[in-house]
Amino acid sequence: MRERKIPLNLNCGLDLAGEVLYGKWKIRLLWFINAGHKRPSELQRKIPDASRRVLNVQLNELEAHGLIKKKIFAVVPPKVEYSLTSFGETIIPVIGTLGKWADENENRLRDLIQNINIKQPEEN
Amino acid sequence: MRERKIPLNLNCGLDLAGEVLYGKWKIRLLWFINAGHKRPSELQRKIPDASRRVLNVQLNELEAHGLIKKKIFAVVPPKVEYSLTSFGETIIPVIGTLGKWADENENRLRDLIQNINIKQPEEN
DNA sequence: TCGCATAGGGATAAATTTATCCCATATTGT
DNA sequence: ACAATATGGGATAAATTTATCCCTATGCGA
Repeated sequence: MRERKIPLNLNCGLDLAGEVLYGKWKIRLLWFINAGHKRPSELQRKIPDASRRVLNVQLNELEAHGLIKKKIFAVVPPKVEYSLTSFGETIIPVIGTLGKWADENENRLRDLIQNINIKQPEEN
Repeated sequence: MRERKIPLNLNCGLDLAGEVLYGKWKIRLLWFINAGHKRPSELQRKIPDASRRVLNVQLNELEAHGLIKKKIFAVVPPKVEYSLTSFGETIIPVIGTLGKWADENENRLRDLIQNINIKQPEEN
């Protein structure tokens, strides 16, 4: 990884959580791996908006952070399977909670995000 | 806000959640506001690693996304108080879950993050 | 023999996010 | 007079993250 010019802030727990979960696709990757989509090509199909490259990068980071592990099969064409480590499994309920919140508020969120700069939301 | 060149991905709930929660300090801001630290200067003292500027920017975004509201008192020196909207309150348990996870795994996380590129963690 | 599937990663450009610096307001205390 | 307090935001630089492009490898099927 690149030499970091600005040191990470790792003061409180939330900093640490941020460090392993930030990344445009990481949460989704964990979620899908947990749901049984183990191969890179499957994940790519599940997340078509991400390029192959970024998924690799983020999978590598998740692996380096000990949330997922990688099994390489010595076959051709190549076959790789990711799975959660036992540590990685502990984060799944957290993601579940977040997803549940997002789903329950999907319409509202979509509205707020889309209408920024068009109108101020009523306070409440 | 700046014109965005690459459109946001807002397919699933998690994308939406990401859109309002991403930002280096947003989660902490929500947490502290909920804990009763309402004034910008208080928040700044609570999060000394962030510059005043960024906190303002992120507070503005949280407000635009309808998670917090701002009350300005017409006094000098200026006084401002933020508080959660009722919608903002609904995200607090989610942050709580994340924080709890992070605290429970603090040592492990700290270890993993610090030792990247020094050794590969044992699988498990 | 070409094309496809599968996986991985270097190099570099572009986009986005953060950081830094600076200025403004108006009152109270030194 | 001058510093400090409190809040806010413009302008611009720097850092970081994503996106793009391209190249590698090896069998299988058309």
